[in-house]
Amino acid sequence: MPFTQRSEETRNAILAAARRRFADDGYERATIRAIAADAGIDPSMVMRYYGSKEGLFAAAVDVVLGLPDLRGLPAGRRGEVLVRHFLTLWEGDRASGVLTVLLRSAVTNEAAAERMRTIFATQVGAVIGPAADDGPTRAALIASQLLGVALCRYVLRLPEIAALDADALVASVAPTVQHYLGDPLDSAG
Amino acid sequence: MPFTQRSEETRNAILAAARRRFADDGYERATIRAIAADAGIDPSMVMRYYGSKEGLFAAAVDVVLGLPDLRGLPAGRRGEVLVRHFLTLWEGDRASGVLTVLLRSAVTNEAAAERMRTIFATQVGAVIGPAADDGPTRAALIASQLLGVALCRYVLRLPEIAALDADALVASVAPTVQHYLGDPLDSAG
DNA sequence: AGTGTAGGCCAACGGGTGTTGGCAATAACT
DNA sequence: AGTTATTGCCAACACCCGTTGGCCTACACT
Repeated sequence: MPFTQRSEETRNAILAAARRRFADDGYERATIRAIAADAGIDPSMVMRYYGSKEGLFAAAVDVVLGLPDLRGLPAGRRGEVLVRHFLTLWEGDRASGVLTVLLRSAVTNEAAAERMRTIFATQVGAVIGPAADDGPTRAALIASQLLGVALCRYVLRLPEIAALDADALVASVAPTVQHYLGDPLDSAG
Repeated sequence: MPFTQRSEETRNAILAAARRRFADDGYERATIRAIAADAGIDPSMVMRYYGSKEGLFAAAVDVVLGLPDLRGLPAGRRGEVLVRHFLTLWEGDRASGVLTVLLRSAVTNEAAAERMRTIFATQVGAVIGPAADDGPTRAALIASQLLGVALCRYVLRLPEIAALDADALVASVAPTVQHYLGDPLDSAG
């Protein structure tokens, strides 16, 4: 029952194929049969190692964002650092596809949505700073802008957003995040 | 073949049920059988009136945003007006569900994504103003923020965003849109 | 070298899907 | 009133899904 090292290669192949399929097709259209075919093994192997399609999904999106600690930075540059880190994360995600999996699936699958909520509640909320009582609201506003960028750039592929190079996108979006980080929330920034 | 008024009630019931199902479950999990059951008719009627599941979907999301003309407004208030209109649109959408349908499906369905792209290219792009050559980029940045809000508030239901009342949300997001509308794109607004 | 256990495949089950053709009833038109 | 065409339902087709159990194979351990 506790799987040995002998099958590790197979299990990793399943995970990699699952991430690609989930990312490309979303939870519902990604089939275990197709994932197994990509991994070059039998569909029943997926069941043996991950129990069910949901179990496979949970294993495929087991991830941490690894957000930077903003407290050491000059206040004026935190927005830029946060946006750049977020974009770098997504650019690097093209190989594994974990983040795309999460966002795509969270839209149709309630379990994935719950996972995304807790990720942002814990990780983003913690980085923003536990100080002010409107911290959670600020974190959520930042999430709305960053997720909106990810949605338009990596999922919907809106040409104008997808075509921008990372530097220009950081320069455009950083002031917004900077505003959500510190300015009074109803000011005309 | 050209359907008469006699079946109009049925066709409308199908459309209403389809919008709810597509909005709640997304394109893939929404089944014609369930939609037909909600509408109180036989699944084959859906095929007769809309040809296929894709045809039904196309009919269900046939919509225009009806965005306001910003040119007559004082420059400083355009962001607020745009955000408020967008939010009002989504709040009113709870009944029909067209916008939720579109966003939810665009994430997993390529045809829906294309439809969303053209909607924003034509309608939002036109409102922003055909003047500057970076107009499309500005429109796309606005789309990223507004779609991000819709995603977090109406689809993912991030508590901090979903709990805000409309006025507070407008006050928080309007400066961002205002910035994308007019300020130099790399300024720390 | 013999034995147990994990790896892997095959075949199948039960259920749900979009879609189709035919048949009864009912409304509309001449 | 008689004919026609539209409405609606029923039953079925063909396909694909997630999942299961049984059967060889080959490694690992004593």
